[in-house]
Amino acid sequence: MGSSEREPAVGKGLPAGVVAVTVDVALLTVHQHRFSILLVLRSEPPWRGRWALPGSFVAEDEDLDAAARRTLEQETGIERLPDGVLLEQLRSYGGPRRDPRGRVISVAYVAFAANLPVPRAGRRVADARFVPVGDQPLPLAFDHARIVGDAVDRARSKIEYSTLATAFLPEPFSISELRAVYEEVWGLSLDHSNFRRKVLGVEGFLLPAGGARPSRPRGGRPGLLYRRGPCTQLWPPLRRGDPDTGAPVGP
Amino acid sequence: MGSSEREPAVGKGLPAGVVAVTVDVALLTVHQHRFSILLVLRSEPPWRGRWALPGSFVAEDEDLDAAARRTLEQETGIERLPDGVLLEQLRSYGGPRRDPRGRVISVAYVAFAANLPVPRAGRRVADARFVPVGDQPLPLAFDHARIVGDAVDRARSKIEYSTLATAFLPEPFSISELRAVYEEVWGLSLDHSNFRRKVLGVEGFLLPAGGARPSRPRGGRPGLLYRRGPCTQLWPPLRRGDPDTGAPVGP
DNA sequence: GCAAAAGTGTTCGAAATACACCCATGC
DNA sequence: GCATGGGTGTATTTCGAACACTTTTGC
Repeated sequence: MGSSEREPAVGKGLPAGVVAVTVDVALLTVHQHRFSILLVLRSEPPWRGRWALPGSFVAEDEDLDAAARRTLEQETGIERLPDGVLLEQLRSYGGPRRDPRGRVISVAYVAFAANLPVPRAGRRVADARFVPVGDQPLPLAFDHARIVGDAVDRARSKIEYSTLATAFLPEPFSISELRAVYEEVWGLSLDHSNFRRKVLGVEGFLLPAGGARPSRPRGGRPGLLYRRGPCTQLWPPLRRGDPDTGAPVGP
Repeated sequence: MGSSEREPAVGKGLPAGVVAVTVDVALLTVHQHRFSILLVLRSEPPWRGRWALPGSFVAEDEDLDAAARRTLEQETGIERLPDGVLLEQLRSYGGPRRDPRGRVISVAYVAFAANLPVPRAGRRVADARFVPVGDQPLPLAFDHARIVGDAVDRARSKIEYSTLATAFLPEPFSISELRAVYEEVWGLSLDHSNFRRKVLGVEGFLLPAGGARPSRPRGGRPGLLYRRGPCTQLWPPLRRGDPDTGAPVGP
């Protein structure tokens, strides 16, 4: 809300409504062992036939968070977002020329999810799929490539100091599965022994869930299973870079 | 931005413009040795006579960052924002009832500044001043108390792992002055010896500027002076909490 | 000289890394 | 049995916190 108006006020004191507001959601997940993002194929102009983030205009009486949830449900055929899907605001994008239809400001969200149903086409969307983040990027509509980049940066950074990585796994999960998430998102390998010690050393991060499960069909001792604990921040953080060289850490 | 419209499109494909967008700026600084925020006294409704963050509606062809800069200049009598003032987006606030005039979404910014001129009243503003963050908070207009809280959290967190704290100091500065910034923002005391070793150990953080300056009128050895280096991220981060207890660290 | 603050050095314990080694499973 | 991965232990090293000591200033 403003404390001063630049343009003459109209109606109840608001300037003429020349700005539209959308939400765009970058849903990140680990799908078939690949760190991936949910994209939709636009079936209407502008940018018809291009891949884009799910997005829609904010309705008149709708909270921004609610708009983000609704967008995911409407455009991907996911009836109701499963519990455990984390949705947080990323940032807003408001360049005056970012949408050919006029002045459109987008409030972007990041979502972290596990175990989603295969997405299908929804409203105004011809197709929907998970696209691995590391693959040659598709040309995206609007400035969505930048939003995707910011979302991926956020995820890579946030799993360092928060328990976010568990959001990429269905419960219960083994420590190896959790380590595989870190390795896939960061693109490096971690020492299994030290990783285990670290995550178990953070109180309230992992709760024993009972039971065990082999991680590969071809042998190996089954790993004990855990579920998410109440802790949300990691201290000390997990590290993804060498202190001196900045190079990846790993065997 | 949107890939699907919820409401019928009008004009060039945009829904009816029921949403207004503002920027609000939380300018943080260390003023007279107090960690402070710039507030303005509203001279127009709504919330006339209340303290608030500087804010204004985004103009039709204006980038969000530019709107934030303009807002600071117009409402505080600061002709041109000095170089070295850092301005970054905080997040957006979009509750449907946060402004009595209608649907107004605010893109909030945080600014980090040093050595500003004393603010004065500007457009639609009766007064402007720096208010220490730690003081009994004034009742603020709109949801600005929440925005202030988020901005302060951002600052307290960001000086841990970035070189941001130097933005609160005019160049050149001594290491003690830098330490005083940390102590004031975090509200604790730090070991002068270890602090010095840490900040000098981060390559490219501090560049010798030559000369020295006593920090107090009543004696003490003058401290060598430095200016900001090219480094922006701190590794390892400076710590503000005890690893075990979460309690403040210090003598 | 004394007080105060900057700058330097040292000690001690915690923590991270890099391994080696054993255990449990599939085949 | 062998290969594969989970779980445990440990030596080495690095790092940080604490604190003693020296230096340079104002008074």
